[in-house]
Amino acid sequence: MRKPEVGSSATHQVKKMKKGLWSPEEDSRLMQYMISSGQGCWSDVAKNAGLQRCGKSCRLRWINYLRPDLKRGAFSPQEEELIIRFHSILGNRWSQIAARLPGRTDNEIKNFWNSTIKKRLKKMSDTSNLVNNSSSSPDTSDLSNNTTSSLELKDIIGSFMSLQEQGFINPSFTNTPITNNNPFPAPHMISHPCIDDFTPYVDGLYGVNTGLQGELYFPPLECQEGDWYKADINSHVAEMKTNGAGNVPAESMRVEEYWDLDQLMSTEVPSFHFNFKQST
DNA sequence: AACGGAGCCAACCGCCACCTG
DNA sequence: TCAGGTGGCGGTTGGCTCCGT
Repeated sequence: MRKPEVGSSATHQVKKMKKGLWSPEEDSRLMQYMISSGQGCWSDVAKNAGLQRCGKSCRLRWINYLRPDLKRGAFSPQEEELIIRFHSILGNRWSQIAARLPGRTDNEIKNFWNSTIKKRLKKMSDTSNLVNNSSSSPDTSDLSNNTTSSLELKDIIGSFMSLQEQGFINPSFTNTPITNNNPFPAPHMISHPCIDDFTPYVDGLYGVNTGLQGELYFPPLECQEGDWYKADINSHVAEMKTNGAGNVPAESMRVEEYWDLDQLMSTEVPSFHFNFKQST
């Protein structure tokens, strides 16, 4: 525990910390301090740089805005595709996604996802509703800017509904139950509490295996980048069925087959080409 | 020109894990 | 062992900007 500062008191601690947007002067102070002194305890950084900010605020400002290695500007199509792929595997683990996108921050990626990509997924959902109301093929041209022609919505819908029937979709991930009128959660929303262990379907396609047959899994988070991973779904699914989804710790996984995350990410797959297996 | 809605994004909030005295 | 400080993270919010009417 850090010792309380000499002369500190309740009244001192209540001393008003500034909130809100950072002024150019504050940025300059923080930047200069970080360059000259480097990162230490953030509350000390705030104090020593003469900022009326809490340490947390300084840390956030530095990480998200002032850091010299930050990449500015819009996301490239390549970055965009990577984000989508990583998110399908990692879910909302923004910091882990950011760690794989040099120069990008978790906040940036989170904002990008919540504004741009979520909007697309909603469009996809709307499109799928159209599919259910007519037999004509949907226009999926907006799903991705390069490869979207092979989306098989009916298969996806069927698979999602099948998943739901089996209890493998956590209602907390979908605002409403999956029905013919609302059949289409985003792929990552299938992520019931076992999302860590669900993996994209990588043998040339991209999606989620809803057959739950045991061959597909995502490596545990504690694995290091470049490691080989392995896991087996069978025992896990059996446990899920016994205990109910949500009660199975990830540690219950049995290891059987390895995946390489980097290889997985670099796999040449057509974006948004889903090929779901039907449950048996 | 004024207004309102939508979208974007910087920053805050609350929680949690870890550390240290 | 415990209490309190700190850092890290994901979710959320509020304000600014843009755009259509």
